[in-house]
Amino acid sequence: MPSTPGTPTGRRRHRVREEALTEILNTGRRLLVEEGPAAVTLRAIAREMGMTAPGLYRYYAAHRDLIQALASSLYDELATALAAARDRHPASEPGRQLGAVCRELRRWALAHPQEFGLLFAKPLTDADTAPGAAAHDPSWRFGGVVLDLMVQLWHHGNIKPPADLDPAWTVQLEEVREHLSGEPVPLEVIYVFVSCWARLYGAVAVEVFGHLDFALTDPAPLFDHTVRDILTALGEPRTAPR
Amino acid sequence: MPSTPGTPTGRRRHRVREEALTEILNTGRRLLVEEGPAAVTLRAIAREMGMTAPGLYRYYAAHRDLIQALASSLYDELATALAAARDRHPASEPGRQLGAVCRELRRWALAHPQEFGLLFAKPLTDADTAPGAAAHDPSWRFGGVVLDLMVQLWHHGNIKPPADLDPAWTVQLEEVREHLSGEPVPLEVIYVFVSCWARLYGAVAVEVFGHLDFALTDPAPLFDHTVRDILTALGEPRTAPR
DNA sequence: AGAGATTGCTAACACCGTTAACTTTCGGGA
DNA sequence: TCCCGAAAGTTAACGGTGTTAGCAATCTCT
Repeated sequence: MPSTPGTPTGRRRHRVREEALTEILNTGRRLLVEEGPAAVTLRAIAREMGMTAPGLYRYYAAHRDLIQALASSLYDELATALAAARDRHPASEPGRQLGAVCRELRRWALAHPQEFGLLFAKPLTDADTAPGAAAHDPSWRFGGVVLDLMVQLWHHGNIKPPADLDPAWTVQLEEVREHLSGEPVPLEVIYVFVSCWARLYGAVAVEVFGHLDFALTDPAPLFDHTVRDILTALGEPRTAPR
Repeated sequence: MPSTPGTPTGRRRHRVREEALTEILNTGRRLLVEEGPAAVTLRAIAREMGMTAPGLYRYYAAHRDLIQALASSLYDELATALAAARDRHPASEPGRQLGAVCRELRRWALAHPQEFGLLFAKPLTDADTAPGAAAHDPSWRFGGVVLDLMVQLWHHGNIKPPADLDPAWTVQLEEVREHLSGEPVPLEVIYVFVSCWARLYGAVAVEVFGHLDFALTDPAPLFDHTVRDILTALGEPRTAPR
C-alpha cells in the first residue's frame, strides 16, 4: 500500500493512468465550482466517474492528497494564465507586463472564486504542511511569474528602496533571492518586491471574498489604483492602465 | 419546530438557556482552535458538553446556524478588542487611535488564526447569504470601529481625495455614508476610507493565511509600513508607530 | 503461458447532519 | 396546591462521508 499508489511499468498503462488522474481532478473541480468545496468528496467524484470511492485510493492515498493535487493544478493553471497575460506585451516594457499580470490575477480570481478560495484559504485549514521551507513549490510557480517580472522592472526602472531595513530579515530575503534565477538583487529591493506582492495578493483576496460588497458593486477602479501604486513603488513612471 | 427554537417565558429558564447557548459557542470555538474548522461538529460539541447531538437542535436549527452564531460572536469579540485598543489613546488623537486599532486587528488575527479564517473565508464558502444588503450586520460591528475612526481623522486631518471618482460609485458610497452616524462626509473621502480599509484587511489576511511565509519570518515591520501608508493617505502627518 | 503488478470491486467501520417520536423536567395559572 | 403545557433532552434511524481489508479481474512483461 504505497503512499503514492502504483507506478505502472508499461507505456499504455502509464497513459491511461494519467488520463484517470486528470479526469479525477477535472471532476473534483467541477464539483467545487458547481456545489462548493464541501461537495468535493471522494464518493461524489467516484459516482460522477462511474466507479466506487475505494477505487480512487489507487490514485490518491487520502482525500487530503486529492485536494492538494487539485490545488496544485490550479496553481499551475493560474501561473499559465499570468504568463500568457505577460506575453501579450513586449518584454521591453516590463511595467506594462506587470500591470497586465496584476489585472489577469484579479480577473482569474473573480472568474473562479471557488478555486481562488481553495488556494488562498487552504494553508490555514490544513495546518499540517508546515515542517520546513520546501513545501511551497506549487504556490511559487504562481508567485514566481510576478516576482520575475519585478526583477525585470528593477533592471529597467529605478526603485527607491527604504533605507531602514530590519536586519533580522536578511536571512529570509537571501533565501528568496536564491529563487530569483541567481540575480544579484539587493535585499532592500526584494523587500519592496515582497511588500508589493503582499499588497497585490491582499487586494485580490479582499475583493474575491466579498469584503468590499458593503460599499462597492464594481471595485475595478479601486484595483486599478492599487496597481498604479504598486507600479509606482517599483519605479515605473509610466502608469499604463490599459 | 420553530426555526429559532424555543423562547422561554420564565426568568430562570431564560437564564439557563443563555448559559447553554454560550457554552455551546465556547465549546465550538475550543474545537475550532484545537482541531480546526472541520472538527466543529454538532456531535463533537454535544459530546464535549455531555449530551447528544439532537439536543443541540433545541438551540440552533441547523449546523450552519451554529457556525454563523459563532462567527457573529467572534465579530463582536474582535470589535470589542478594537474599541479597547482605540480607547487606550485619547480621542483628541484619532491618528494614534487608528494606528493602534490597525495593529490590534493584526495582533488579534495572528493570535486567533482559526477564528480569523472563519470570519474572512466564510462568505465565499456559504454563497447563500447574499439576498439583499442587510445581512452584513455582524461584520459591520467590526468594520464600523475602523470607519468611525476614519471619520474622526477626516475631521482633524486633511485628506486629499483623488479628483477622478467614478460616478458609478456614488450610489453605493451614499449607502455607506448613511451608516456613518449621519456625518456629511464627501463621497471622495469615503472612497479613500474604503481604499484604506481594503488595504488594511488584505494585509492582515495575506499574513494570517501564511502567504508571506516564503519570505518573512516576522512581517511586523512590513505591516507597520502599511499602517504608516494608510495613515498618510488619511491625511495624518504624524506617523506614530508606537 | 504464466507470474506479478495494477485496477477496481464489495463489505464493513466509525463518524457526520438531520429527523421523528418519546420521556422527563420545570414554570405559571386555576 | 395541583396540573398542564412548554421546554429540554433522549433513543432510533436514515443517508452521507473517509477509510480499510480482502477479493476478483485485467493487463504487462518475461
